[in-house]
Order: sequence, then structure tokens, then C-alpha cells
Amino acid sequence: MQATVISDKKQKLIDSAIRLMLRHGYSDTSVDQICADAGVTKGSFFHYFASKEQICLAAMDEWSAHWRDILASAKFEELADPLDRVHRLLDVMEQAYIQCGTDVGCMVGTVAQEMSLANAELRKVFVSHFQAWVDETTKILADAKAAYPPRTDFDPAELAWWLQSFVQGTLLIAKSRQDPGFIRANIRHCRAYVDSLFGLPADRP
Amino acid sequence: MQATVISDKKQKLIDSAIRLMLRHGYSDTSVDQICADAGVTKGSFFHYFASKEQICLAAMDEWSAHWRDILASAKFEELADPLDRVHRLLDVMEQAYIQCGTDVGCMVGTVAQEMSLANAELRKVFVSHFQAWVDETTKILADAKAAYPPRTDFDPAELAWWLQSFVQGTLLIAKSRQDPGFIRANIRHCRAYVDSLFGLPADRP
Amino acid sequence: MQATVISDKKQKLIDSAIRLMLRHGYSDTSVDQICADAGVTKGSFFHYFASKEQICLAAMDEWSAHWRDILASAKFEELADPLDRVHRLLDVMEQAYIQCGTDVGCMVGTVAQEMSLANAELRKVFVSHFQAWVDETTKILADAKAAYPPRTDFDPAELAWWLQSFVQGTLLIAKSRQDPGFIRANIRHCRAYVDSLFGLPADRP
Amino acid sequence: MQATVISDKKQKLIDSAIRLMLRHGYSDTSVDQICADAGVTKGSFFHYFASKEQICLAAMDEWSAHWRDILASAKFEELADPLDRVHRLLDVMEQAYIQCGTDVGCMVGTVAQEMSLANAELRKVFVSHFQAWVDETTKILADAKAAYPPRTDFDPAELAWWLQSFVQGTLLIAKSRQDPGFIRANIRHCRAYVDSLFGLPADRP
DNA sequence: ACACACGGGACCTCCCGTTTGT
DNA sequence: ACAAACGGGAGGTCCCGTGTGT
Repeated sequence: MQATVISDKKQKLIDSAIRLMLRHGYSDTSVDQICADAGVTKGSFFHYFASKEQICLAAMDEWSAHWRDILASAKFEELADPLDRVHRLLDVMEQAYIQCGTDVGCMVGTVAQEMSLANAELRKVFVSHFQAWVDETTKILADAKAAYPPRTDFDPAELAWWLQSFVQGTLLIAKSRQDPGFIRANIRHCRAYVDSLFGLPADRP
Repeated sequence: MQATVISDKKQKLIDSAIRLMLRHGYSDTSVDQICADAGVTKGSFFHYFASKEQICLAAMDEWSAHWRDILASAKFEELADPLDRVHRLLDVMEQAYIQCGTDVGCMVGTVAQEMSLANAELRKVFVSHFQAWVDETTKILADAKAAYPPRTDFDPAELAWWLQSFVQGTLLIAKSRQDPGFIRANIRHCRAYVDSLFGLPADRP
Repeated sequence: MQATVISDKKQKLIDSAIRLMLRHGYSDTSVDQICADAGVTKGSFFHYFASKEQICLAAMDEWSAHWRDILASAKFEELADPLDRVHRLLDVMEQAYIQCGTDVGCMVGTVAQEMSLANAELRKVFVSHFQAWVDETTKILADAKAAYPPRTDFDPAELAWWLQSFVQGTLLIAKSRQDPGFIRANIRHCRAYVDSLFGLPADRP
Repeated sequence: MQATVISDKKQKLIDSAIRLMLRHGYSDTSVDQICADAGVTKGSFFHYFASKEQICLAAMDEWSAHWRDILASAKFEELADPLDRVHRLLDVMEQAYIQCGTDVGCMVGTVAQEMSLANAELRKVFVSHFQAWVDETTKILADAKAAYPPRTDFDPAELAWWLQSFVQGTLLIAKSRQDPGFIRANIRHCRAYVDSLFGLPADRP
């Protein structure tokens, strides 16, 4: 089918945009680089995307969808205990980031760092992507809170944003430190904090 | 005196570089912009800095020195209780970031996000700047741990890195969300976690 | 046809590069000058050539091809006597250089003078261009040697390199002296030397 | 003495200019490079020389003086036979160029190649430097011609220009070929030609 | 005699996007 | 759908030369 062939090119462009912008950010990724990486000519690029900004938006959508899939495949609903879901979330993040190896990072966060103050329109998009992840997380945390009255009260959404911040910061530092052990240690602390909110000892397995 | 005039220009260039790179990152900040912002010609720029990379390094040094001063002026040593020092650290961070208003961010973190995977030499510099902050924080945490045997054991350096990650992530998200309350809430959670390590209730005033 | 239009631009750029680098060398020829001379925008320049070095390489190829054509149109094969071919070679050179008028010179030699010690990669290319001319000349000299046992033995390749040196030096001095008679006199001496190798009197018509 | 210290700096600048322009030509040698190579600040440079062109002129004077000294120290006058003086001239050239090793070249010729068609004033200076060498050589050749009526008549000045051309060309090609043996072979051919003019067999030792 | 801040501009590179053609 | 020629302009580099002061 031709349609498949076509979207192949578009898909390759998006994949390349994700890979390159994840590594080098928005400004330092050129359309030419994306085309070269995707093995596609510039003519095709501008057929599919009106501008670099447009492919960036598409790439972020793809990136978010990818993470939505990861969370979906975590099958939280098969866990009866809501608190287990919280831990599985952290498990999933940990596994995913460790797998990234040297190319660890969040594409949305990387671009947001550069462009938030330069482009108000993009800024809103970044926030909406963050919000999507936060909403997902908020649900899980709210369920846990409902099931296990916390030792200390907390706002699930606020805690979710806190977790997102922590994720972004961990990825940022991980990019520089290039030490996988660091990610694991960081997540361990987060897990400990969440447990502490529910009155659990921090060394819970 | 001429010497003052001279260093004025260099200083202005560095200040502009910090302000602009903090906002827009490394690639999206042009030498022309820095010069225009500093009110200096490009010819003068090249007299002081051999390249954009060089002024970036100088700007990061300045930035780190600025934060070293902020920590120095926190006068931790006048607090007898080591745990109070931990909280004053968080107080200082909170105040500083709230003051930033819309221009919140960490210059080193912003540049590190883009350049860590593109320039190995710079990467080491980023890490060294992070490390400087982490070392300072580690000392404070280690003192607190020595004075108050924690309910849960922790490695002070590891926790300091965790805090640095949290700071970077918070600033990144804050750039996009542009909601000062978010920073306060985030720090509150961090404070709660540190307290929990020492067995204190999270709602400690 | 568009293809013709397209290669026109590339061709014009190469022609301008040859003309300008022949006159002013590599460093003193700017891409802007080449573009202006060719009536082409700099954007187009970069479409065809990745760098000034690349157009220089293309220009040298063109230059060598041009001289290969000149030698080919000399129709040496229609001369039965190999020694006549040697003289026709000198005739051809003489005519060509006299025709140049004030713009006399060898583009490869001119660039080689500046860049041989600065760029090892280019150096090899210069040598290969010289070698091509030398190979052609060597064949002619070897044929003559085979037909007319020389009074003094000589290595045809060595003599060809000697001739090439002489050509380059003559063009260099001619650039400064701006005296066409000088070229003719110089070639006369060369002719006399070659003849002397074959035991002919130097004043042979 | 202070005056000595001063001229030290000027001398170092000239020496560096010679070395650098010999290698890379005029345009590709920057004033900054000359200063760095000489270990002198740019302030000093412009104290001694009004422009890059001026130091180039001074450097060429120095270069010519250097060669005048080499010829002077050849002590041609102690040779009774004028033809021996011709051969000593070639001996001296050969030794000098072989000694240069990888940095072989003529500073005047190198700069002349780039600048002859760009700067008419400089062009005249180049010619005058060439002329000085040619005059010296012409005298030697004229003496030989007077002593040994040549088998073939020749104009000493014309032959001297021919020799200068040959020298420049040899140095140019030598820069690219980087093969010392080539210089020796080239000079051997020249020697053979001169001998042939006087009716000597080419294989004269 | 010398040092150095400083200026203005030119250089090469190359980027993003349009136009043209198939 | 795709390819490629093409344009305008900006980005980083850095060069030559001037000025001021010591």
C-alpha cells in the first residue's frame, strides 16, 4: 500500500526528530540533520511538515503517546492494591530510564527548557504534555490516598507535579553524569518519600 | 579609572550571557544578542572571549560563584542545630527562586540539557558545577545525620544529588508552568521527605 | 531545460572560482567574490559546494580537464616523429600562455603555493594534478628517447617534472613581470635544453 | 642597551613574518599569528609596522638580504674560472634548499604568487627583488660567456631570468611533493643545460 | 616602547523555507 | 509524493587597525 510507504517517511522523520531533539535540543537540531538521519530529502520534509516547529509538535505528540503506551502496558488495573500501583509506576519509570542507557532524557522536557520563555504558544503545549502525565499519575495517587488514609495529608495532583519535576531533574542530571546507578538511587528516595506519606517504613522492599 | 571601564564591558557581557542563556539556552542565544544586550560591539566580544563556548564557561563560573555567595550569606554556621541548617538551605532556595519571578531557572542546568550529549568537555564542566553545589549540601546533610541519627539510613551525598535533581526539575517545570505557587509546594514536599528521614512528622512548622 | 540552467550556475561558480583563485590565490578569494563574479547568491553556492575547499577541488579538476583537452587537441599522434611531438608540446604551452595575456598562471600551482604546508589533504590533490600533466609529458619524452637515443641519458619522468617546475616558475615570474616576451624567451631555453639532450644544435628552427 | 632590546622585538616580528608567510602566504598569515609566533603583543607590532603590508615589505627586504649574504659568502671572486662560479652558484642553491627540509620555499615568490595581480605597488617590489637576484646571476653568467665563447649564443640576463623562474618553480613543486631528491634532480638538469650552452658534455662531474 | 581595550566589518558556514519540476 | 535547485539572511569567528594609557 502506498499510504504505508508515505507514512513511513513521515514516521522516520518524526523518529529522527525525537532522537535528535532529545539529545541536542530544539535549536541545535537542524532540519537538514533530521532529514539526513531519516534518510529523507528536504523536499519530503516540507511536504509533511510546514516548519521545524510543526515537526517538533508532532514529535512531542509521538513522545507522549509512547509514554502513554508504556503506562498502559503497565496494567495498573490488574493490581488490587492501589499502593502497589504507585510502586509499579516507579518500577516502570526506573526500568525505562535504565534501558535508555546513554541517551536518557525526556524530549518534551529538553525542548521545554530552551523554548518555554521564547515561544508562549509552545509553552502551553509543553505544559499540556506534562499535564497529561501528571493526570495519569494523579489518578493513581488519589486511589492510593483513598484506600490508605495517609499519615500526612497531601494533594495528589501536587504530588504528581512534584514527581514530574523530580523525573525531569533526574533525567537532566543523568544526561550530564552518565551514571545509571544515580537514577536508581534517585528513584529509591522518591519511593521512600511516597511510602513515608503513607506511614510505611522507608526500607520497605 | 580605565580598568574599571574595561572589566565593566567584560562583566556586562557575562551578565548578558547568563541572563540570555538562562532564558533561551545555549544554541538559541546568539553572540549578537549577547552583544546587543550588553551594549557592546562584536569586536569587543572577541577581545574578551575566544568563542561562544568560552563565554559560556565564564558565565557558568559566575553563576556558580553567585550561588556560592548566596549559600555563604546564609550563615549556616550561626545555627547550632544542624537540622536547622538543612531547613535554612531549603528556605534560601525557596526565597531565591520565588524572587526570580518569570526568569526562574538554573543557567548550568539549562545549558547542560542541550549540550551534555554534544560536547564531552562541557559535560565534565557541568558535572563539576553540580558537584560543587552537591558537596556543599552534602556537608550540611552529613552534619545533620551525625547529630540526629536518622530513622532511615541514607547516604548524604546521594541525598544531595537527589536534591539537586529535584531543584533542576522544579526549575524546568517552573519555566513552563509559570506558577510560583508550584515551586513552594514542591519544596514543601522535599522538606517533608528530609524530615521523614529523621523521623519528624511531615507537618512540622 | 532546467537541468541546463542548474548546471549553468554550478559551472559559473566553478569558472569564477578558477578565474579568481588563479589571480588571487585561495585565501584572498572570498566566497562572496566568487558568488558576485558568478552572479549567484551565497545560498546557492552552499547548495552546490559544502565549503570553499570543495569548490576549490572542483575548480582544480576543471582546470586539469581543461589542460587535458588542450593537450588532446594538440593531436600528437598525427606527428610521425616523436621529437616533433616534444616540440609541439612546447608550442602548445607557449601559445596558451601568450594568449592568457595579463591573467597568466596555473590555478593549481597558485593554490598549491599557499596551501601545501597548511593542508596535507589538499597537498596530495595538488601533487596528483601535477602528476597527471607529468605523466602525459613523460610519455612523449619516453617516445622521443626511444626513437632518438639521446646524447646524454635522462629519465623521462624526471625531465617531465623538471619541465613542470619550469612551467610553474615561469608563470609565477610572469605574473609579476607582466612581460609576454619573457615567457617566449624562457620557453626557448627549455626547447634548447631538450634539443641538447638529443644532440641537436640549440638554434634549430 | 635598550636600542638592542627594541630591535630584538622588531627582528623577531620580521623573522616570524618570514617564516609564516613563507609557509602560508600573505593572506593566510594574520598579524595575530605573527605576534603570537614572535611572542610580541599587537601593540608592539603596530608600533614598528604601520600595517601588515609594511611588515611584509620589511620581511622581503630581510629575505633578499639573507640571500645576498648567502651569495656573498660563496666567495665567487676566489674562483679563477668564471664557469666554476656558475657551478658554485648552483651548488649554493642546492645546498640551501636541501637544508630547508620541509620548509622549502621563497618568501618573495610565495607572496608574489598571491599579490602580484591584486596590488600593483607590491608587484613592482617583487620584481625588484627578483631583479636583484637576477642581476647578481647575470654578472656571473656574463663573465663566463666572456671567458668561454658559448657554443650557442645567449643573453646572460635572459638566462638569469630563466634560472630564477626555474628556482621559483622548483620550490613551488617541492612544497607539494615534499621530496628532497626532486630538487637535486632538477638542479642537475639546469646544470646540464648551462654546460651545454658552453659546449660541455652534460655528464661533466 | 609597549600593552591592551576596543571597533567595525568581512569571512565562511549553513540554516530554514520556497519554488520549480516530475 | 517527492526531489532538488535556489534564496536570503544570520550565526560564529576573527581579522586589521585605532585609540588610550603607562
